[in-house]
Amino acid sequence: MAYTVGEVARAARVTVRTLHHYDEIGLLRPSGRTPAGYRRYDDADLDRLQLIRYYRELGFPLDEIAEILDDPAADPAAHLSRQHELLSGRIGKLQEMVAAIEHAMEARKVGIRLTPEERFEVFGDFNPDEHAEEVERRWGDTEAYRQSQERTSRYSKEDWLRNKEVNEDWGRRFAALMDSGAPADGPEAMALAEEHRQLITEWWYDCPLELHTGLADMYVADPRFTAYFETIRPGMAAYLNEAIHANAISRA
Amino acid sequence: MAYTVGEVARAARVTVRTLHHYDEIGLLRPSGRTPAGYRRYDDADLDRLQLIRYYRELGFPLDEIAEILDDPAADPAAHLSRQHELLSGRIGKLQEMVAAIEHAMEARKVGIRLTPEERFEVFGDFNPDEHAEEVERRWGDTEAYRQSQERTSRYSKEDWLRNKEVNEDWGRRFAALMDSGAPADGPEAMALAEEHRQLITEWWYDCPLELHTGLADMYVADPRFTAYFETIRPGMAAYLNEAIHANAISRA
DNA sequence: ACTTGACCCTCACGCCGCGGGAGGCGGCAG
DNA sequence: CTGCCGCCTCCCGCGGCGTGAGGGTCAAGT
Repeated sequence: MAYTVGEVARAARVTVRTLHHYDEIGLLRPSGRTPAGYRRYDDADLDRLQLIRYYRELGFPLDEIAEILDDPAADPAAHLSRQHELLSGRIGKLQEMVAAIEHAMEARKVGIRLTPEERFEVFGDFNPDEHAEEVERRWGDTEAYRQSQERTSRYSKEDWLRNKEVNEDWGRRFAALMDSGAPADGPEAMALAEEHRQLITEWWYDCPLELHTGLADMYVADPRFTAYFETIRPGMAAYLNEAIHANAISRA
Repeated sequence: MAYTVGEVARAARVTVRTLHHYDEIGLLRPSGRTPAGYRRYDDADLDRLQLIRYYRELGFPLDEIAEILDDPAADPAAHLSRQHELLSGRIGKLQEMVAAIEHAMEARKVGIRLTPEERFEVFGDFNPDEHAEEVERRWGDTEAYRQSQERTSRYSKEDWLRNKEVNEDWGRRFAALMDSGAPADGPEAMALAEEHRQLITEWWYDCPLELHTGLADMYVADPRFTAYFETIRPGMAAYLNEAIHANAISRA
């Protein structure tokens, strides 16, 4: 039996355009043409189309479908499990987005407008949920981490807001210093570096000079920290790194 | 403070091309240009960019972001909840795909190759999970539905395979009849229509003539049923409908 | 003053999976 | 012979950029 595009399209619940497309890319060529150039599909074509639609339902891209169907060495099981992972990953990302939206809606209800920093920290490369595991891997067995966990767990919403505010204030003054052209190892820069150390000690954990220089190195070594400071002011990560080192040397 | 594209790109962790794109579509125009034509971004531009990236993380398309940011009457809360629904819908679809993949992998393990019919019924418009609710809404309080439920619940895998086989056999003979050019109200068509009714009675539920004609009408009225028959043979739904009616009249 | 190399600019095509339309021919019924 | 439907082949459009090509600009080093 031979069928026209329209018949095939109705049967498989796809559009004629889709069949044209499959023909164009060589995924499903009709087995023949009439003298007038009309596409003629036979039963084998229909079978193949059904397989194609099946894999499409499973989310496979067309080129992979072609591979699965045409390459006798291709292992459908391997493709399936790869596709399974891929889809699971997509679901995970979407679920994070949904969680973030819920967070944003919740914040609006409570009446807090998210500050730029918060938006960045929550949804940017500083996503705390995603970050938390790694922080624990890297710092979980340190005293600083323990202290930080203990103190911050008792912080109220007001505490967090004050924290944010003093941080932003420091950030603004640091940025202004950079704009002024002052050297990173000058006295004003060192003073702000020292203030940064005190802020950490006050809000998070005891931060002696050597821990502070360790942090400073991480600010330039870890792109996620770098990016955080770069959004405050381009070049800030390197500038702050130098200021912290200068401050530590002068106080040693 | 003024920044170049490159600086802004590094700070916001996007590519220069992305900023060019935002400029092109008017989503984020730099506040100025140098005499040489270089883009110059200021702090307000950075703030806007951060908002843009924030909404992008939440999955908003660029034109909607523009709307949210530029239209003072736009309600971010409404956008958020709409977006929430949209993402939830996408998650649902992906989860269906994942379930289908798992089904397919399971079937491969057990060693059953899915037949075309099964692929179609499971993942096409005849998706049983999706379909089951509607079937129950429409037919749940009928005797036929009760019988069907009771009988099929006791079917073994072998029963199902035999069922599939006799159905396919009937389908092949019916398709061959159509190919032969026999009229839909001729004796052979009526005989196969009657056989169809007997098959239903044998495998599913008692199917008297009036119920059979009701089914026949549904085959042409409900596109999902129509599609099922159309994949066996284009035009089959209408042909079968006529044959069933002819058979019912002759036996009344 | 010149060169180098990093940066910037503007096109402009490519991706994926089709949707949709223009402009024109083929086939079949009345 | 006239409709009308269905078929054909282009070809643009979508979203959000990636990735060049082919060239100007800027600051630093020689």
